[in-house]
Amino acid sequence: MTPVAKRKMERRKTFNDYIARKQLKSTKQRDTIFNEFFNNYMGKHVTVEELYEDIKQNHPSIGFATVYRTLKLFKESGIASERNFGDGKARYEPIRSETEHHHHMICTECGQIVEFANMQIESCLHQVAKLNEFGVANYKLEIYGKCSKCSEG
Amino acid sequence: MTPVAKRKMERRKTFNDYIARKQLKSTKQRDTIFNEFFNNYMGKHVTVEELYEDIKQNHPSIGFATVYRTLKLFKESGIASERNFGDGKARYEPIRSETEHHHHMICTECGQIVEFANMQIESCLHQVAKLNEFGVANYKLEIYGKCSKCSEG
DNA sequence: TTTATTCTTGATAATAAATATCAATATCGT
DNA sequence: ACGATATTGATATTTATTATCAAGAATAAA
Repeated sequence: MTPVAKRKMERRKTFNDYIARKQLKSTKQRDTIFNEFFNNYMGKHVTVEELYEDIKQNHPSIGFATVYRTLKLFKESGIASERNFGDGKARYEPIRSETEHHHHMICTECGQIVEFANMQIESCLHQVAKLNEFGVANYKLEIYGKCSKCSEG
Repeated sequence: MTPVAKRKMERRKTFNDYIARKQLKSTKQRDTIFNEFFNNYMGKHVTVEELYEDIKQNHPSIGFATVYRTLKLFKESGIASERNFGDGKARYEPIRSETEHHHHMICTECGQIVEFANMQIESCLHQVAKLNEFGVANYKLEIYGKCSKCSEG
């Protein structure tokens, strides 16, 4: 099994557990959205609109609201993270692992998004939180600026 | 002159310069909003609604849209920063100095916001950007979790 | 399997934040 | 003071997201 497939399976289990714990139901629509999301958007940052348009191609009966609700569910269950890069639209990203955190550099010219991770920042951050007796649930670091291409001109 | 007053004067100059450079006009409304904002909201994170309601007390003729537009102008001119803590409303904060950056810990229980700054994070961050040939214009770090009070229960 | 309960879905309406419109007014250079 | 241009306030519009609700689907119980 490829690492990607394994990752997907792990998320699936987490999601199923969440469904069971909260006494929700597993449905065909949720399956469809799960597959589309984890097959095609790993490492991407998709808006609800985009995912909906994409899914509509092969599953025209799935409704807009369902995609909204399901992505929210993904977030709540911890298998996706919600991002907001300042254009007013929420973006969703499949998470890679329960522990890995990464951050984003957003080019304000072309919209390109570069991901990065940095251990030192992580540890500083937890240190600061500890100092303030603050229980960290989540965090996000975003750098806005110009990417190398857009800086040239 | 107090440090706070000095700070306000510096921002005023930056704003005036911006106004001049962009061939905009200085108006009574902008003066009013500037004063209200820098007198009462240093270190705070005010929504447009809140600021509007506040200003309406003494200046009932100032319109809602003007407050919106003016805060946007403050942001563009670099004397205020816009924040978004996930409740769907933009928040504005007077900046303290052109160079100082600080970050936020947001308690998801009570909404309390704790500010912090960390040199080490700053330098890591710039290092990462440099490595990616990314020209940093701005950045934000937000930690979500439970503050000490809300963790007790 | 049938029934009962509860959750989910899809279509659409509603909400809420932010922006656009526009006639009247204020500002500023000449 | 005049003329060009920007701003204002009221309101309408846009846009993302959430709520509503009847019909349908999934699970548990009988």
